[in-house]
Amino acid sequence: MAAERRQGTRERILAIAREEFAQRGYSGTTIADIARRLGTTTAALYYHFTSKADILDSLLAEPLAAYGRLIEQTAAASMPAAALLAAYIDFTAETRELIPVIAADQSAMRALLDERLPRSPEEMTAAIIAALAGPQPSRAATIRAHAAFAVVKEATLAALATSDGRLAAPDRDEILTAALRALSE
Amino acid sequence: MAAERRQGTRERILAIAREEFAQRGYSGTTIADIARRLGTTTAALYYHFTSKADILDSLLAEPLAAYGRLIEQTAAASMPAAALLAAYIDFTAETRELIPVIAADQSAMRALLDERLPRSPEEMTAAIIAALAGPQPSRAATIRAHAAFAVVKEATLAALATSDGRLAAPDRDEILTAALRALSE
DNA sequence: GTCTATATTGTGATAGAC
DNA sequence: GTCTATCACAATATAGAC
Repeated sequence: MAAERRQGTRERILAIAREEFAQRGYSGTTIADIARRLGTTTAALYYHFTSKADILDSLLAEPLAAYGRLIEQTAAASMPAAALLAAYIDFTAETRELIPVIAADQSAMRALLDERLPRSPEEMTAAIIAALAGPQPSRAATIRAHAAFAVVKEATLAALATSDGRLAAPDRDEILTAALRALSE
Repeated sequence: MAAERRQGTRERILAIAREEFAQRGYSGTTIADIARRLGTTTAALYYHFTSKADILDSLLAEPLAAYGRLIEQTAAASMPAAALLAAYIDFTAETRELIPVIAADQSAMRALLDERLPRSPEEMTAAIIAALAGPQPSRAATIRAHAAFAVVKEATLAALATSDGRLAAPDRDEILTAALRALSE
């Protein structure tokens, strides 16, 4: 509480917004909700941010750019599947607090994703699947690629939900092993 | 088009709403959007449904009840993991058109889920994980259970996205095999 | 069953004082 | 930096004619 008050107001707004957006969704959260938890009025928010969308953008711009870089890197170098999956586990763990913001209100994110990602979310997922499935993949290999990607995304979040916020090394190994098993023929 | 016009107006509204909700999210879709695609006015919709929430409820009530029954069944009988995972693949395939409605605007679904599910979504997921992880599961076994569940959810949707709408038997086998591999020690 | 017109409310955003 | 006051608009919903 004391620590929270020592932060700049801007940072406190972002922290509150992150929690509210994750719980109620971006559309379901009002500026008034954030202002009330901050202990001020809606007008005060507009001194720190130009709009509600600006708050969302401030939260997600950097992580989305990082996600974009990760994809470019994946597409360029031909990474082994294990390295690629490990990279996604680590990325998910690092951005764990922001993933629920996107998941809670996917459709409201559309505009932001179009602006902040180098390619459409669908194309980016397709790039990952292609990298995991290998050249000239069979239909079965493509399905296994989807399976492995699903594992790194969801099992990582599940492991983090019952931990102190850091991903323990044994958990990371277990997730990676499970993903590689799902990918194997 | 001719076939669409032969349906009752109520059914046409539901079909349009399903598409719009899946694309723009429940919050992001207005009654006016639906009315425009229907070729009428918003007032006309209120002859067929009592509210916007009533449209959502009419779409999802039955599938959510079915999901609830599936969980009860899972918790009661001690199903083998393979049977349980297969049941979830089939359930996902059967309700494929409605899953995007929920996914697009998760937080807006909260009220409906509370009303239409026997337990909270979190508890229901926990029941599935418990059934997959077995009695007195290690942390690793719990992670593998999450991994297997992620596979049946996401790989099934991925397979359906590139098919005629039905889940082909070889695809179903491939998904089940990948899930069981992710679950295996 | 569908229309026009309108009531009502919620919410993002701004003006201007302090 | 924050306040009071208020605007503008969009969206759900209703009344009553046809």
